[in-house]
Amino acid sequence: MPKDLPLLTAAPVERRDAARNRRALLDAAAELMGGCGVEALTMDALAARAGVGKGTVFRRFGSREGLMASLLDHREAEWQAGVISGPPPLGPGAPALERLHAFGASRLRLHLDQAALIEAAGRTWGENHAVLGFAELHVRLLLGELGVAGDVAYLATAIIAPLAVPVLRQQMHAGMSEQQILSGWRDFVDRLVGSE
Amino acid sequence: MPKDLPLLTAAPVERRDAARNRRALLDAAAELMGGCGVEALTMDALAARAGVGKGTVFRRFGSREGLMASLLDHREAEWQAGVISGPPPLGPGAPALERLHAFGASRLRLHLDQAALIEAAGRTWGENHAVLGFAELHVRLLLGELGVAGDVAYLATAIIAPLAVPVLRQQMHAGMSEQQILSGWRDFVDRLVGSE
DNA sequence: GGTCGAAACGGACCGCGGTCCGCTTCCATT
DNA sequence: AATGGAAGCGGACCGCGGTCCGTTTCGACC
Repeated sequence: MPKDLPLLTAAPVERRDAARNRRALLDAAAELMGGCGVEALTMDALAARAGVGKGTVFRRFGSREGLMASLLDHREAEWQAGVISGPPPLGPGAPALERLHAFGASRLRLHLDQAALIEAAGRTWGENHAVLGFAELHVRLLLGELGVAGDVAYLATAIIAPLAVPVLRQQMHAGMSEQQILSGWRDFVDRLVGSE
Repeated sequence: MPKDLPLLTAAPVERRDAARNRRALLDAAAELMGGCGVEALTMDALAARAGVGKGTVFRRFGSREGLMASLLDHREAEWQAGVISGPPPLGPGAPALERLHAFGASRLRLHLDQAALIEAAGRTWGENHAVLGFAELHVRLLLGELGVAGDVAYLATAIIAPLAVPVLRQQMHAGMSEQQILSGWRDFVDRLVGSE
């Protein structure tokens, strides 16, 4: 009998060399990005730095955008964990409106921090249901707790939309500070949920 | 004395061959795009089709994204004309709230029609102050007419944000129809301005 | 019409993202 | 330990966006 019953949920096991190369690639990516911006992260350079062939890089990540998405996944997972089980007010335990405010603040911060990476990831990032979908679901639930009536799904989308990177870049370009953006967003949300 | 006094507002005059090539390039672009999608619009193919060199294309438009932006400019100008001096309810003459609704409907339609082009234009499109800036200003003025208090500039941005192409694509992907999106947006806006 | 400077042209050239396919490495089984 | 086959690997190759610079064309002025 086999040692490991192949569970239905088990991901297809990764071969040793594959795992090693994955590690090497992510490390090399971090190094290259640390030196300069995302521009420095060339697929050829990455392959060379990690000591693997170019084909391996594309086998792993599918595309440059996919690689960027992988780099973003770590932070995103941390953030989601913070929402699900972290300390309030972002995590559970605070009143819904406070949690909503904390959501906006942390999401804004995340997007500003990772702006370059997010743009480099392009549609690979946003189209991942696990990303935008999670945030939208969270906001929907909070709106429900707040007793908001109407098309809650659309409202959730509309609440998240102005936190998108292109919008933020435009606002920063127009001279707004992170504080101004955040307070604008908070007023906007309050106005939306406060009209009961 | 010169026939044409060079007015201060006059753009630096375009040479004959330059104008001819510009025409040829825009026509060729339309032809190539008509056949297939935006993907078919290769800079090499465009140059060949228009019977000019590749360098000429880049001299004109700066980049592929710039070319896309140029293609969008025509429609955008028409739309802006419709807002400034077209028939109500989009143009002047209708109550502010109706104009706002009409704004959303026509803008939604425009974005859906031109989605592929807009995405291909990338940041060249959004960063043009004449585009997003105009729409935002318009919404700001309408909000002012409606007597909305608070950070009107931010609210204008937030009202426009969910009409961005990536958001729309996500919604269409989730099975929403144009009608559903529009009515969701209208409720959202009503809730925002109706809480006086 | 002739002349001259500037603007426009064109296509060879480069770097990068992405593909392809023959070769190597791993690991389950005997 | 031997072995079979599949998963993984690597780097030559391609197409496209973008640049560069010697050459051509325009048109203003004499």
